Amino acid sequence: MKLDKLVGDRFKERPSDCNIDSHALMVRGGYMKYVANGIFSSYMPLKRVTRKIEQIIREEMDAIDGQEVMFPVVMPATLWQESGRYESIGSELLRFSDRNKAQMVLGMTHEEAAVHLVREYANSYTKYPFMIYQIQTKFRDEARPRGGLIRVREFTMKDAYSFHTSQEDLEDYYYRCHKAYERIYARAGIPEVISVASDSGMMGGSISHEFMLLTPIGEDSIAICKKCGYRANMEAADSIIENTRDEVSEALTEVYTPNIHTIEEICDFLKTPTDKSCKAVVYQRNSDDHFIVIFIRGDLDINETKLTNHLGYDVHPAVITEECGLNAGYIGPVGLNVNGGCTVLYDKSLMNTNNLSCGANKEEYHYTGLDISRDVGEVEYIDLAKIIEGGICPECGAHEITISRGIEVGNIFQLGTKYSKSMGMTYLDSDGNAQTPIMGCYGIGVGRLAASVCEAHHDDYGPIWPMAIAPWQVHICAVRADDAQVKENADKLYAELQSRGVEVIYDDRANVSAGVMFSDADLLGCPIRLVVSPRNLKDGVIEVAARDKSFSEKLAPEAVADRVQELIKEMMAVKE
RNA sequence: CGGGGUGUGGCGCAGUUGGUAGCGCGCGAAGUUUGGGACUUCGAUGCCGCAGGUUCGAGCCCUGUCACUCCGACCA
Repeated sequence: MKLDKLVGDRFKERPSDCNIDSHALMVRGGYMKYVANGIFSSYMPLKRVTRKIEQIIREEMDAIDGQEVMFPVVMPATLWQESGRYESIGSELLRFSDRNKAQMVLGMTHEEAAVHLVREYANSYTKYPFMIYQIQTKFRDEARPRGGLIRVREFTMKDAYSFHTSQEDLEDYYYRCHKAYERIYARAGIPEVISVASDSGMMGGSISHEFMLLTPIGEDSIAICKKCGYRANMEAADSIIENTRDEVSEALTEVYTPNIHTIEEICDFLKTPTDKSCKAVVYQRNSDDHFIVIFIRGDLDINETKLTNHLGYDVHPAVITEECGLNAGYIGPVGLNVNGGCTVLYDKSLMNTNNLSCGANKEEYHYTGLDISRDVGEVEYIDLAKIIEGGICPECGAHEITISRGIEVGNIFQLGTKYSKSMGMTYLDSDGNAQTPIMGCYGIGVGRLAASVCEAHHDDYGPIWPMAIAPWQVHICAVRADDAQVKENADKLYAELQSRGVEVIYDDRANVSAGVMFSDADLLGCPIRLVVSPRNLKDGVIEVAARDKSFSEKLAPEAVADRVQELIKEMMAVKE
C-alpha cells in the first residue's frame, strides 16, 4: 500500500471531544470517523487491525471446536417474546416496525437466535455438546456512549453459544473457553488481561467471568486481593465485615441535632467514628415508587447491583417528599413509619453492633445507643454493601483488598437453561426422556479490544501496535523520495518485501518533510520502520527501527529483507 | 432521566458596547527547502446548529428547539 493514496486524514491537533488517548489517536491517525452518537466508520488501518483480531478469535474458537455461523441483525419481536426479553429489556433494545407493521428488533445479543437455529437439530443427546459462534454487528441503544470505541452503540462482536447435557460438561467447556480467551488476549498483545468474577445481570445464569484490562480509564471497578489473588467486579464482590460489640449497651437516647443531616455531620457532632453509626439509604421501585429503606453502617455504601438482585426488581434512588412520611436526614430503624408501607432491609455490616447513632424519625433529632437486636428485634441481615479499599477479602480474610479500574474486553457466562427452557428446546436422553439443554455464552467486543490494545500500547505520538494486529507489519519512509537513489532503493525494498508476503505501507511522497513522514508513521503505529534516506545511503545502509524504540539497526540494503522477516517472526511470538 | 458545558470553513479556536466574519493548521498553485509536523507569495473553502422574536441592522440580545460533550443514573 502506498501511503499517498491511503484514504483518511492524519492530523496534528487533538480533537476536542476525545477524552481518552486511544480515541484521540485513532481519530488523529485516520482510523475512524464519527458518524453519530456511538456510531463510527472505520478507515482501512482500523479495518485491518480488527480483521486481524477477528482472525485470532476465529482461530481460537475453532480450536475449541467452535463452528462459525451467522445470525441475522434484524429479528422479529416474536423471537424475543419467546424468551421474555422483548418485555424485560429496556430501551437498550432498538425496536421498530417493518412495512407490514410487524414488530422487529435490532440484535444486541443472540441467545434467542442461537436457540432458534439449533433447537430442531439438537433433539438427541448424541448431538451434544457443541458450540456455535459468529462475528457480527450488534446494536445496543446505549444511554451514554463514550471513549471512542470503548463504549459505542454499533459494534462488532464475537458471540458464542455452547450447548450441553450436564452441568459438568458445561463447566469443562467453560474452562476451555476461559483458556481460549487468555490465548486471544495474549496473541492480541495484551496478556495482562485478567479474569474476574462478575455479576451475571440480565443474562441470567450463575457463574460468570469478565476479562478486564486494568487501566485508570476503565468503566468498571474491580476488587483485587493482594494476598490471595481473589478478584471480582465490585458489583459482585461480597462485602465482609467483622464487628465487635461494646461490652455495655447504652440506653437509646434522643439527642437534639439541629441542622444535621448527613452521617458525617452527625458523627462529627457526636465525636464518634462513622462506623459507629447506622445510616439509611432510600430507594423506590421503578414500577410503582414503593419505598425501600436500607440501613447500613455509616461508613459504607450500597451496592445497587446486589440490591437489585436481592429484590428481584429495578429501583432508583428515592425522591423523598413531605407526604411520604420519611424525615430526610433523620431516618432511623426505630419508629420508622412510611405512608403506604415500605420494605426495610438491614445490611450485614450492622450485625453484632451496638451503641450506634442513627436518625430518630423526627425532625432535628437523632438517637444514640442504638442496639438493633434490642431496639428493633431480630432482623435478617443481607449483604448489600460495596466492598471497600482495604476491606476484608471474601476468599482469604486478609485486609488486602484494592480497587482498580478496568475495561471489560470480554465475558463468559454459564447461562443454565434460561433460554433453552423458555424457548422450549429439548432433547431426548439415552433413556428416551425429554431434557432441557444447558447453555453457556461467550462474548468479545472486537472494536473495544482494538481500542484497549491502543490504550495499553501507545505513546504521545501514536499507537504502538503489536505485530500480530498491526495494520501493516512494516512502514517504509523514503525520506527525500525526489532523490533518484533513494527512490530506487526504496522501490526495490518495497517490491522485495511484498514478494515475500510482508505487509508493507510505503511512504514515497516527494516534497514531504521527514518530520511529516515520521509523524504519520507514528500515528499508523507499524511495529517496524524502514528509513531510506540520502544520509543513510551515503553510508551504504538502510535503517531498521522499532516503533516502540526497542531497537534501531543500520543494515546494508540487501540484508534488510531477511532481517525484517526474522524480526517479524520474533515479534509475532506470543508473550504469556 | 437529572446536573454542568459547547455549537463559527475539513480540524483547533478568536470574535469587544449589536455595525462588511477572522486566526492557526489543513487544502490548491508557484518557488525555495528537506532526518521530527519547513518558508514565501497567491488562492479556494462559512445558512456563525436550527426556528422564531427584538432591531434600521443580530455570530453577539430574547424565546424555543436540536445536536454534541462531560459528571451521574442506566448498561452482557
